[in-house]
Amino acid sequence: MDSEVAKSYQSNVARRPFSGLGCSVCDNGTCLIKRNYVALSESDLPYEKNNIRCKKGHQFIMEGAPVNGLFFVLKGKVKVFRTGINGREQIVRFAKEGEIIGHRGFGTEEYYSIGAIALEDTMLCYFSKSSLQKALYKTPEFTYDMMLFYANELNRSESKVKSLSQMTVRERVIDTLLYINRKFGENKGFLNVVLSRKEYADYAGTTEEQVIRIFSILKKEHLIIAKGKRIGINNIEGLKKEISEHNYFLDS
Amino acid sequence: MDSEVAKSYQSNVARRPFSGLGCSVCDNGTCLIKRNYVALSESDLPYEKNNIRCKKGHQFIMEGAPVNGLFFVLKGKVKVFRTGINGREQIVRFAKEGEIIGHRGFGTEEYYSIGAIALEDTMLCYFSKSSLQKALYKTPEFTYDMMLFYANELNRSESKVKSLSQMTVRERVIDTLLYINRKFGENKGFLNVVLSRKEYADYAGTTEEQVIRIFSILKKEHLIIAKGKRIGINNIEGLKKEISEHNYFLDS
DNA sequence: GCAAAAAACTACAAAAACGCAGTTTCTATA
DNA sequence: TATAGAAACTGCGTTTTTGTAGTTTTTTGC
Repeated sequence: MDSEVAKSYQSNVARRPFSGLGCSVCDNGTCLIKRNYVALSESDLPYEKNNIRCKKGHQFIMEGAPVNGLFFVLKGKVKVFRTGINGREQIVRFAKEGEIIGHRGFGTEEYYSIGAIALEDTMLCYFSKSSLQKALYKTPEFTYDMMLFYANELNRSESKVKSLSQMTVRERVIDTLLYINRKFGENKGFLNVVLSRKEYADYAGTTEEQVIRIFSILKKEHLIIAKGKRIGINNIEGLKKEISEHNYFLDS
Repeated sequence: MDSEVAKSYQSNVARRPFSGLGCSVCDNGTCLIKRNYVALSESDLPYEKNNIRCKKGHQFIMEGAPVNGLFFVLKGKVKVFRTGINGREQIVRFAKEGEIIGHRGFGTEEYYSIGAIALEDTMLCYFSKSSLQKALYKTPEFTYDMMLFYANELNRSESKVKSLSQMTVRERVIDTLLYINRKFGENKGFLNVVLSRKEYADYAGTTEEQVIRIFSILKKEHLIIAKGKRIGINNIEGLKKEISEHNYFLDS
């Protein structure tokens, strides 16, 4: 790197308070990678990209498949999971538009350690590993942002380790409801995503019956409401209060 | 970056099968950061470094303290933890010589989310955040390695999420024993580190009594031996077999 | 709007994990 | 090596979590 570039890089890095990594849809329908909500120019990022349409319920990343790239979510919602014993799913995270999927396979892993399924009709943008790597060495700031992004994901994940091992099932279910609320927001009093009780359980690390039981109790306590699969949060402060001592898992 | 450098960077990145990040002690007693077990030259890494001696039991990173750098372990053993409700500790990982500590605070976090305590007399090398950042923009390959390092840590952590939510306590204790064995190795039939039952519990996400009970059972089953605080693994295949279905948490 | 399928729910029994309190063993240090 | 303090251990009752099996409600596709 010549000193000119180095200097501008240095000042950029020093100034930057937050590493937003995301994407959005261009006018022409293709994907634009953004750092800190500022798009990388095409010349900075000579990527070969590929838009992919996914029907609800379609699994577009298989656990154990060779890693050959990563995805940005242009539109829709996705769950990311690992399969454990007896085929039991552990949902690692949910993703919505603007977010990255498959970066877990972008380290030294040769095979995806996670699977990903579309929760509704979803539009993805796919980047091959090689084109991403080109972008990374062409734009060191991008590598730096990726590094920070991973660092934050690591913090998130380790918070979750603590939650799982120290919270009761009721607290984990509440934690999950608040996470879903932060992630997907509300619409007319209901969470902006429809999940099965089993999916709540798979994220909270418990069983479907347990989630059903706890939802029943939370309904009686007027903390939430439920109309079939649609869940609404009635008293968010009440929920937050219960897990405040755990300085709970923050991820939006 | 000029094209000369870009080219060499590209080929380096493409060739590299594994991103080893670590350190070792120089002849003059100072620390040398290594990527892939090859030392970065002093000119690549104009760091201001500081060797620190830590007595057994001393906490050298406090949760909530402002992040101003990171540590490499030159000699000794360390536990990294988060404190939860009622002061209950969750041990996030253990570290031995050559490993990084405090990188969790190197993302966008302003304050350490973890604490670190020396398990025995330990020698650390401290790098200020600013000197590390200089190295990062001076050597993009170093940033890339840091990125890969974080990516692998993330995989590790998410494996642990699955383990905690799907394994029984007995399986988690066995998993912990195998992890300690991989991490610190054996000496004359005993694990090469002395941990209290509570520390095993804090890593496994359970209680001290539970670890004691399970150790007792494992002793009766001749899977382990225990002489006071020193634990030896008697039948590693037997232990591995029990958790093989979980494709357990790998980290050495 | 109807019927079949899927998901949600409930009660009860069983299993797993936990916490307490008292005892024994080990370890560090004078 | 004697001794005080810490850690390890044990048994037992309690709580939490899970699993089963049958019922009701909701969703989905025609």
